Amino acid sequence: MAEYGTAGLSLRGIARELDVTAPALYNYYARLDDLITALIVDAYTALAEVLEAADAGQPRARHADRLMAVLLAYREWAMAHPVDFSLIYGNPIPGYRAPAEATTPPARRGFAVILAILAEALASGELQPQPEHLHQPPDLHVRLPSAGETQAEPVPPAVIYLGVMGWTRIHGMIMLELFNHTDTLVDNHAAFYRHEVESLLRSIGLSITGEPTHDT
Amino acid sequence: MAEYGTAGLSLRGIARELDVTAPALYNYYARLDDLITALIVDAYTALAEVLEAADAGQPRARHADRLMAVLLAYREWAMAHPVDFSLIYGNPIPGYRAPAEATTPPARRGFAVILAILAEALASGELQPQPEHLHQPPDLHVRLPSAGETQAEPVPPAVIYLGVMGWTRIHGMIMLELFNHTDTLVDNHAAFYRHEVESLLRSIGLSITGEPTHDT
DNA sequence: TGTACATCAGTGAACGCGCGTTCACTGATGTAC
DNA sequence: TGTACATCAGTGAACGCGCGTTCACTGATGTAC
Repeated sequence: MAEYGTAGLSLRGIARELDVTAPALYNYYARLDDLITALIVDAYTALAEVLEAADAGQPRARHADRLMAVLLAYREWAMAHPVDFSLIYGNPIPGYRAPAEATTPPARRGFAVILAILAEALASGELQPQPEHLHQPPDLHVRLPSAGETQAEPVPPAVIYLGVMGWTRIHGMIMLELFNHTDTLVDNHAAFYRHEVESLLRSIGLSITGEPTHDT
Repeated sequence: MAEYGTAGLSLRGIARELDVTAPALYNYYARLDDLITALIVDAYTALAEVLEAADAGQPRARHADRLMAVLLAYREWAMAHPVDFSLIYGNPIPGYRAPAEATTPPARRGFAVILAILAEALASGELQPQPEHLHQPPDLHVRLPSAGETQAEPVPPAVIYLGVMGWTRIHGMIMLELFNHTDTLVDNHAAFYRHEVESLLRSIGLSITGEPTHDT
């Protein structure tokens, strides 16, 4: 259930990819919207699992290496699965409205990997954000919604802020690369991305110690 | 020729918005692709003009204020024209392939505004990038293509690198806000954006002196 | 001032296509006795 | 082991719809004499 055209997303197109006729899909999903929701949930989940695996591949105490591995895996997943990534983070689909109760948990799961590492790094004292990162302007209010789910211990505001900051930074590079807006400006996107992520980690007091694990 | 649905882009839909029948459009564009190209060129041009106007509204010598005004205008244009912004920077349109010779010049025009300010700031000595920004890794090769057009004086590599870096940073925030991925994480997107841009400018040695011009 | 004609933006009907969705059906598989 | 029946994933035909595109046409406007 992986490869179909581009964002030319259609029930019949998906059925074609599965070597099945279109009505057969109605045995599994009552409406097209349900199918799309399932694809979105699958994509979020696949991405989150890749991030968790990247994190798990690094020693627990090396917070910078863990973050580096996770952020590199994020980009690589996006480049390897452009359709799924577009489905999640690209244009909204014209007639479709995502049911928040279905898509929010798997979406949050990937972000939680980043937050967990930041929280551990902060607790260990390795993470040393600049003063400007710690006292946010009073009207900023970056926060996690009180979704009360498995939010065992509360996440410190500085961690949430740094998580959102880091996420927005890498997201811009990935979106521009994915949709070919920087290919006349940047020769080696992987190197540029790694350079920027290193700069990001350094700016919050973390420094890489491990070997590069990915480079293409 | 502004508002039509979302990305449900269609010749008939556009004709409907213009209060005209679909075949009438064929008096102006031979194919749907030509219409799309025209819309893309218009969008790039409108964005570039907004950026140029924002720049022109600040004193020439205040490079930080000029950059701030331009980057705020960038976000505001995106939020005010989500369809046009998606058309330019969102998912590629399924059957459509943009002719580079038509879309590249207006696309580059907006980016040139940022580059020009950075170049002047560097020449004046106000811009003081960190050492890490000046000597890029040898495999990075951020550069402008030798498009020989009106590229009067060559742009220093540090300026190009800082331009791409800044662009990717603001782009991530805008895309995530525009497609509603951060609205449970960030309360005041305008304030968050401004805060991040200030942080970006500060990190390259520029500091704002002017009054805030936009705040919503 | 008045008639004849060219220009041309826009209309309305029609086409073939792929779409989402329905419906009666087929045919393989599993269970009951 | 053998027959009868229920289950159910998948099929094929059909529908109504909006799409891009074509084509002959209308009708207002402008120019020539």
